[in-house]
Amino acid sequence: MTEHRSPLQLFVRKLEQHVPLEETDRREIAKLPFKLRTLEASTYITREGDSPDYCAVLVSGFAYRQKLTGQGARQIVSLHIPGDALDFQQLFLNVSDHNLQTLTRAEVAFIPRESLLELARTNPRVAHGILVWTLIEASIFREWVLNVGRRDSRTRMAHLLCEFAVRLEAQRLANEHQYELPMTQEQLADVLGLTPVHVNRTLQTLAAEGLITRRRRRLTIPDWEGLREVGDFNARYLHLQRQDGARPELSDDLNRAA
Amino acid sequence: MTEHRSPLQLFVRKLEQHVPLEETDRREIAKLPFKLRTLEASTYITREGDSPDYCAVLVSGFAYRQKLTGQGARQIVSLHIPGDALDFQQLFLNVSDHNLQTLTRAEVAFIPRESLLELARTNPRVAHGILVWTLIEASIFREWVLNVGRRDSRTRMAHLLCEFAVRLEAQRLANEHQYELPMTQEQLADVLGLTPVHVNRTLQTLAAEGLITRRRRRLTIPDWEGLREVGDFNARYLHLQRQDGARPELSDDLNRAA
DNA sequence: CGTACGTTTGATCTTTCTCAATAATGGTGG
DNA sequence: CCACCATTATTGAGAAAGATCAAACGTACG
Repeated sequence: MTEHRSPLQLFVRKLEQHVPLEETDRREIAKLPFKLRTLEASTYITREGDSPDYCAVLVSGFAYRQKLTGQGARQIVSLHIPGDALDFQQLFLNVSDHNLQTLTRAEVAFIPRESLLELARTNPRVAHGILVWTLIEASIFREWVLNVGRRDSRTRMAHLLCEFAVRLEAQRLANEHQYELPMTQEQLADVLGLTPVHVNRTLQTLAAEGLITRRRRRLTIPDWEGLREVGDFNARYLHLQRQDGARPELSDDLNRAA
Repeated sequence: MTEHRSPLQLFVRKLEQHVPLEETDRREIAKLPFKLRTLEASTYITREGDSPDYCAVLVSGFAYRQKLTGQGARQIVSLHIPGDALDFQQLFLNVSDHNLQTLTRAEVAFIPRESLLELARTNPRVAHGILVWTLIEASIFREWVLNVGRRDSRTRMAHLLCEFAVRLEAQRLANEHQYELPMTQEQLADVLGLTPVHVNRTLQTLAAEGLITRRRRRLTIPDWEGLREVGDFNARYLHLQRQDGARPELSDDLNRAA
């Protein structure tokens, strides 16, 4: 069980959640060279315009991707939890189109670009995993466009809190709908396209409605069904069921129900 | 030059814009079986929850992806022009997370899922092309999150008009910053997360500033530089330069400048 | 030539932003 | 352990962007 102590363990687990891997695949991934670094909160990992030569995998802590408008407004376009690959993008595109930054102090495994590319070239299941992962990320972006474009602040916030809970729980990093929200209200505002002031008021509203409880950054969701409803949240877009090579044509209605 | 008459010609051209293909690749793609259908405007190609067995490629006309909130508000999450593959998503994910709909009357080539999967399995350059395509789409989604989350209506609209112009011109479907905008103001509103009324007023503002000219749906951009500026538009996120296997380390600054 | 759909306009309302001040909180050096 | 500082959270009041509602106007098309 050596690889269970590997910093890439969570990464493998997440990959496996999406596509079936074999023991040899796990071993090959575990054998990838990498450098483990501990980064302080708010450290840039990649900047827009960079062409880094590594693929970063988040081992512990949190990170986000962020873009700035010409006027300096910031939008956080994705949030990342331990086990997430942060840089598949840079494996195949020449120039980064966004900034990648740690949210909290974080451990990041930097895998040399060429090593991972080589593995993807020789191991079709790993390549498949990367593609599926990318497709799921794209699906999350679509939901965020919807969230920011068409939901009011209360719904938008509730939706985000639900998404974060489900993603953490899928990675077994939280349970009982309770977790540490690793960001300031200003960062929350940049995720949701709101102002910090309004985020504060929106959180108070949700708390007053009994949908969430806050103590410092600790968030509890005493009424999951209620928050889910208010947040118009349906986890389908997270594609949490494993994407097997052969799709379960026979259980289509099962999928539909989920 | 038989394949130049193939309905998939634009598709191949776009794929080639992103990754290098060889003559054999082009031939293999041209040999893919498909059914060509002409669909009326507003026809659903795929619905959320579906698991279709084909991959749709847009041959002519326009299409979009759309999601609905529980309250019935609609958000268009992407726009598609001739040559775009609409369904790489469904090749690898079990269940669709959004609706795919024609915008105008359109010709769509339906390629059987298994045929394309098989080609991707046996031809690494095609597989690579699919991955790069998916990554670029993800980049566009990120820009849309920024656009909807952090730009005001005027900027947002100008940005969209610029993006559409550049994408059409990259596919040689328009030039001289002039094109037919294939959608109603209500649909534009659903793209931008605004109301139709406000879209109308925003278009009038841009026209009054001399940044665009409208005659019916025909859009002309007499002051490209001005519109680009107002729209805070930088085409980097479209990743239009070809993504060659080996990245041009030596011309990094060229890329930076672009 | 009438009907349906899309566009335009005006008036009013609401959500969210802005600005500004105050209050917690956490970390740091003494 | 305490005082101080920087950051973050909270509150209030007023402003603004964009939404809503409702009507009128165009245009295409059968």
